Amino acid sequence: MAGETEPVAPASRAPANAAKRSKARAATTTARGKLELPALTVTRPELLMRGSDREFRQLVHGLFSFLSRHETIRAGHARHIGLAGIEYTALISIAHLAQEGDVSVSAVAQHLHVTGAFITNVCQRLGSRGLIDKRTDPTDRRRVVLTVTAEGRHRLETLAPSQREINDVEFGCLSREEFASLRDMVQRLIVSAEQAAALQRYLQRDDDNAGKD
Amino acid sequence: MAGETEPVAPASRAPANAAKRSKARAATTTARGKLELPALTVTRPELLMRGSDREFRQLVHGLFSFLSRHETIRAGHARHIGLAGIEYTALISIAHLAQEGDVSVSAVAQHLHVTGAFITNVCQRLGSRGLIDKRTDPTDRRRVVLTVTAEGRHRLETLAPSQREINDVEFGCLSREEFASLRDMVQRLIVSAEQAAALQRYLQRDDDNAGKD
DNA sequence: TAGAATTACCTAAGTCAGTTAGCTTTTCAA
DNA sequence: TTGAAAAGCTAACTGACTTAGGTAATTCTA
Repeated sequence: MAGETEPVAPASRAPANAAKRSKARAATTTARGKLELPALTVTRPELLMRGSDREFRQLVHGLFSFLSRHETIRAGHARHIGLAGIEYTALISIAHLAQEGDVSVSAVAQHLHVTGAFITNVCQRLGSRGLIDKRTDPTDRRRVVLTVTAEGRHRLETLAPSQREINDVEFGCLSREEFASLRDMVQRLIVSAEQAAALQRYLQRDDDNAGKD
Repeated sequence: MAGETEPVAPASRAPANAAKRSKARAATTTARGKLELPALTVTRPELLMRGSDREFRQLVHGLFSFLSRHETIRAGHARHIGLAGIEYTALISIAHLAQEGDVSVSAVAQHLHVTGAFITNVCQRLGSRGLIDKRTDPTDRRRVVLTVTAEGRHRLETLAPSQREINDVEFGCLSREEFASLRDMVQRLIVSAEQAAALQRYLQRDDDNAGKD
């Protein structure tokens, strides 16, 4: 993260204080002499500050930065018990889903938002290492019931102490109230992201049709 | 997302209300007759509710869910202007970084937390499509200065209207106050995740040394 | 001021996470 | 009872990266 402290663009998005910028600015001035600022990426007034979407973009980018760091940590947890990132994620997902009933390949796939084919593959790797067992569900012989073996549980237990220590640091900056508020926001964001994706599919269908004319 | 409504495990993590669970439970009972609940993944009291880390795991998983949906949307934006996800991200990053001075390959790499080699590759694709220009920095001839071409800007402008509409929906559930609070939390989480990653490296170095004995 | 170290970028090869397409078996519903 | 749908598997593929190693330019240091 570059320590971004330069002044924010004015609401008019005019070239006003361009001369005040600390570094030499690349030639992004058009023939009309107007500074070419990228278009706004959002319009809701709640998400704009002084007419700029800078803070909004910072948030979106920040979410990515955090998640990329989190991914790194997760890969470290996985490596600690000799697994690839997704193998560890699948294993712990099976362990947790098992608390709510029999776990099928498709249940894990839905939980992690990936295709069943991919989970089939990951489960084969986990199975061949003896970390999970697969048996046909007697009540529906299409299904498979996934269970974590003693060895699988042992690996997760081996990991738990350092995982706790690291999680405590990673989320150590949150107060109880912030934790509650963040959970709430994230749950709502999932819903609105789903709606946004639906809108996108709708808009792109229009594009496709236009292309056919 | 399975609508998870089952009761939370008691603080003691004892088998207390196992019989009340709605579905048949897989055999995760040990020889000692004790229910094998997965170990806690966090210990800070701020992050535990009634002794359970359920809400914490829900938060972490929710962050992933949201980001995976966001990624899908981003890929849709990219496709809309004929680019792969990362190409679009790199292009818009260059456009935004250009507001603060000359943009180099390594600056983009740092910004996106990927290797320079990878950005070199992406920039070649963007360059061959005429969306960015690359020229040697006259003040440091090792460096390359990346600029978005008129065609590149045009593509981003083409995208902007639907992007705004979709972003407005995706983040439509946030009030101004929540937006501010979320930004603040995310910025702090990035710092604490960095610390957690450092702790992990430290702990794993111990592991490695132990392995050598 | 001549190496030595460092920085910026590039190339090539490979890994990992995931998808799509198409198949078999089983179940369910008309 | 038959046809559609669901569950899982296989194989081939793609996209997003990394690692390793190279060259050229710059900066540091004795």
